[in-house]
Amino acid sequence: MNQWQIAVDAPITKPLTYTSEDPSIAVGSLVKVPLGKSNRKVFGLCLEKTMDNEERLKTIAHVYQDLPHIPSRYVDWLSWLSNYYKHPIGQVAKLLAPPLIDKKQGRSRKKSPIPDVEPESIAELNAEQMAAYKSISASNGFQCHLLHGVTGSGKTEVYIHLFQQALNSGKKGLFLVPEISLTPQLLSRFARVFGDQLAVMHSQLTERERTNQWLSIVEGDKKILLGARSALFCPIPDLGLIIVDEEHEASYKQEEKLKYHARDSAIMLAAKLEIPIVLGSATPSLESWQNAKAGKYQLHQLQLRFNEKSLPQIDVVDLREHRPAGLPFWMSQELHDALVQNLKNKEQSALFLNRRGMAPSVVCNSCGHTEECPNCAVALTLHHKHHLHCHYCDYHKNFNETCSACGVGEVIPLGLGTEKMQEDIKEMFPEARVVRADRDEIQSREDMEAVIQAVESQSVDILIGTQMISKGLDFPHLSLVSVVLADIGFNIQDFRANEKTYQLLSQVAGRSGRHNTDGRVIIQTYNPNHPCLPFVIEHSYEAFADRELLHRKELLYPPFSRMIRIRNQSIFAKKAEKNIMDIYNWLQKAFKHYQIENDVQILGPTEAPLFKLRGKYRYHMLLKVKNKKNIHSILDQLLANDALFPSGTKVLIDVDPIQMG
DNA sequence: AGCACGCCGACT
DNA sequence: GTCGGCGTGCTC
Repeated sequence: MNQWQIAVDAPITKPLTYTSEDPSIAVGSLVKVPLGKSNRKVFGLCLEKTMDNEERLKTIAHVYQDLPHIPSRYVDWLSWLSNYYKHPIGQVAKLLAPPLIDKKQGRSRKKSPIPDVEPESIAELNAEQMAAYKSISASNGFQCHLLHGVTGSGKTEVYIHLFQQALNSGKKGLFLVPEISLTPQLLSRFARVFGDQLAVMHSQLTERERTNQWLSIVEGDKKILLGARSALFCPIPDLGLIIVDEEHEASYKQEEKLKYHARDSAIMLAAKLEIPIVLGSATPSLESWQNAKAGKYQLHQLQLRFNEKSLPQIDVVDLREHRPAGLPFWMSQELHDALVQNLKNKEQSALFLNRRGMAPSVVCNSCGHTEECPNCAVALTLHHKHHLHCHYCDYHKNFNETCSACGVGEVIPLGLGTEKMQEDIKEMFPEARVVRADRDEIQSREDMEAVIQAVESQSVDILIGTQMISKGLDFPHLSLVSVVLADIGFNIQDFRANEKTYQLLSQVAGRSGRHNTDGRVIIQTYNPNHPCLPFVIEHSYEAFADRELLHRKELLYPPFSRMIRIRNQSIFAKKAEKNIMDIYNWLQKAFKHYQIENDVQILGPTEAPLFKLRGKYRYHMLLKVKNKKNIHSILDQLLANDALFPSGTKVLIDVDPIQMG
């Protein structure tokens, strides 16, 4: 009797055993199997054939004959993902299948998500790019490359040449980008170069479109897949090259379900496939930088801006010394003058503020009461003059100017958001054409496209925006960029705070003066002595990274240790608190038992930074792992211990966490 | 995640 | 007596 280990789509850690005499079944087959007392049919993936003669096994109900087998190296990789990130194997397996696996393959040729553009030949590389290209393309087998190139140095050109080389040798390519930088600009660039060999995968596609793209790269004639992190799960046959652009981006980490890091998982996949992988960034993650310094990754540098423009001039303005004379509190004389100048010269300016809305909080001027969300322990944000909104759940209510707590005081909006900034700007420069790009204004890819189009066609003078405008965008006439309140970024308080601040500031700065005009950047802050600023001003990533790595080493933070975050939540704070203590005590015993007390340090447990979110109370602890030995097996034992997972509380394990909230 | 089992309250 | 509430537990 043939037995198969099947990863089934259910929250089960281990595979289940089924039997089948179907000769077409092999490792990597996509199947349906009966599960539970009702024998409902669920998705499954064949992991391996086993020989033990178990009795009373159920039989595989269906084999998807029309779909190809998942390559066995992808099956190995999936087992690694499940074990490393502690996620049920069948639910990882499902990610490798096309989303509409049960729908008839009506490959509708309606409208392709790939734009129809004029073909374009590949641009020539400059000497620096050519050197990087040559040394990367010389590697064979698994090798991880770090391409460190300043903003505007033309990393994309190098990528394109590398993909072209992969195509020439009959291989396919995978290009991962952060969701936010999968802009229409990038997409049409790749469409022009690779024509009908290009497939695309991102979250804005419908399931039908994603299925079509999946089929076209997995069993069709497409050769290059451009996509956000989920594209990593397309089992591409003959994959010969993976490139991860903006590898430092936090959005490569999925924060729910399978909490994988797409960059790290891509490296593991490349290792299993024995192919090269390229990580690209102007501000590499310290993990990758350290690996390059240690010789684990090959480092390639692009230090010139492609069109030989110099990097923009960066000025820091101390807002504490700024006493507005008819200017809003957030606008310094320097910024004002620079904006006036730019308007006069008909050049474009961008104002960056990482906060949307009219005011981040509202406070009573009599009793000091702050309007808070009833579901989350956060202040409500004011939008549109009279709307209070929670940025963490969908709670909202009307803004009442009389305090609801004391009944007499007047409720005052406090602080600055993009909406208020736009209002102030309109008042100061009524003739200026202003556009705002934040999540309130930009709901879809089309909206973003419209903004880009407006800026490109120079029908905008001042662009105001959040994160959204901080990366990827390339506007020739943008010559002034301001980080209006850099302090908002300074307030992050996990060990990556400096890294994130440096990255954000230099990304934003990189938007300025990319083409014809000299760029200028004005960083406004109440903390001009912030340790990151000198490095940002000097554009000296390496000096910043080396200093920061020294700190990380002293305190044994990643990349000199691994972190594992254990978080739980319950509608009852007491329940969650007891549960996290139980887990803590259990872990301490386990570490003693395995004699690794000195290899793992437990930080906490404490209330999570967002103690109450969507009506649930949250606690967490951080394991700082100096030596990985035994840690995964201890986590497996923890997960198997039912007493630590009482009803009414939910426990989550996050391996290599990025977000600590 | 489903889905059944099971053990208490309000109905014919 | 039995219909159905949703807490608990298992899935080859």
